[in-house]
Amino acid sequence: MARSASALRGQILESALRLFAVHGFRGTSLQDIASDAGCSKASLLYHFAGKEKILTELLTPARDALATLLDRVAGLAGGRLVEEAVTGYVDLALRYRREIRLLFEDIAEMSCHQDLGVLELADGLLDALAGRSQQAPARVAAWMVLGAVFITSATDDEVAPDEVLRAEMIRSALRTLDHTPS
Amino acid sequence: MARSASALRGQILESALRLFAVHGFRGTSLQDIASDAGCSKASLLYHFAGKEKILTELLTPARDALATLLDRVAGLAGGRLVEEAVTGYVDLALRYRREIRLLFEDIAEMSCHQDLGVLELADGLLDALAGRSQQAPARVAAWMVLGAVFITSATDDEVAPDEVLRAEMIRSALRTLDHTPS
DNA sequence: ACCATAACTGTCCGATCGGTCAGTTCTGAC
DNA sequence: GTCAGAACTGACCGATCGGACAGTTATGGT
Repeated sequence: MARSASALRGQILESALRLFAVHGFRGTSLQDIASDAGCSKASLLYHFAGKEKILTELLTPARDALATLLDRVAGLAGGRLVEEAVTGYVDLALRYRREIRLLFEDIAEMSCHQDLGVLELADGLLDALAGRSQQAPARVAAWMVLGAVFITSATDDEVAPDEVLRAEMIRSALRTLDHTPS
Repeated sequence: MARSASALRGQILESALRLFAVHGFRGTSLQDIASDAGCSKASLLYHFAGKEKILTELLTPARDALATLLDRVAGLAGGRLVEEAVTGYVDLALRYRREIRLLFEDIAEMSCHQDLGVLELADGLLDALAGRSQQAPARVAAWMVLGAVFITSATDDEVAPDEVLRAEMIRSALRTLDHTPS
């Protein structure tokens, strides 16, 4: 049944990306990918030296795109630097959305499989951060604050002392939400 | 050696939280926790119905704190709502830093174990977003943009059409960075 | 037609892990 | 001291998973 090499390889990568994005990397077995791609598990390991290599190949384009972006802004400074970095990063993140999603699915599955709905709570927080607005700009900004605080909190403490970190996070978040102090 | 029930239970939770935060939930086995807590794996499962239950118990305080926060801001509106939601969320995130970190460690380990250094690239992006500044406010804001775009990109597409999402993400990010258009 | 090689597969293996269970040790009430 | 029950443990089990390997099938060049 031997298809041309590139065909099955591509199919495997496609299946892997989709399954990883749904069940996470650890939540997807080689057999899952093989079944989805319509080949045997052994065939997977003929094309890829191991499960990790599949992930590597999947993430490499995004990695390279990021490297390219950094090269492009290397010579810039000031306002231009920030603008280019931001737009470049946003475009890159949207382009490689599925790749990013696969990185998160593991933790999403973990948070949700809990007995207690964290999802509704997150929705509630989102509503509050958006000031109960249903408009897209407010919703997007609320999502961004949600993620920003979440990730920044997970950061190593070396970025700033706790008190500074707290104050700056609040100020940054309020700016993100376009909030004018009352 | 039977210590009092609460003592070992607490020790187990403490060990689990620390190990989860370092190696992730899936990256930590019951035996790892048991060894760290100084008891047998069977003893773990005497105190907790399963591995998931340990995680649940670890995350429950943070979940409850979030629920309390949402209750507190339920009656608010406008500027007060946003301010209270933001400060409350930031305080909560910092208080439960280790719990948040454990959710991330799985993906951190996944991204870094790659053959190719994503870490240096992230550092480079961070520098660019901070406008090459080493000041704490700029660094914190850069971290927040990094996380904000990352998470928002992983969001379901239902929040906004792609073009709107892109435009709002860029505008929000620039606000976060306190960037005045040139 | 032939054959070297790439493509592919069924089967087996070792390791790991979460969880069970029967049995042992400790503790506190009487 | 005794005894009931909580606390704890060693040994074992079934399932899963990533990977190895020998063998089979398809392909393309001559």
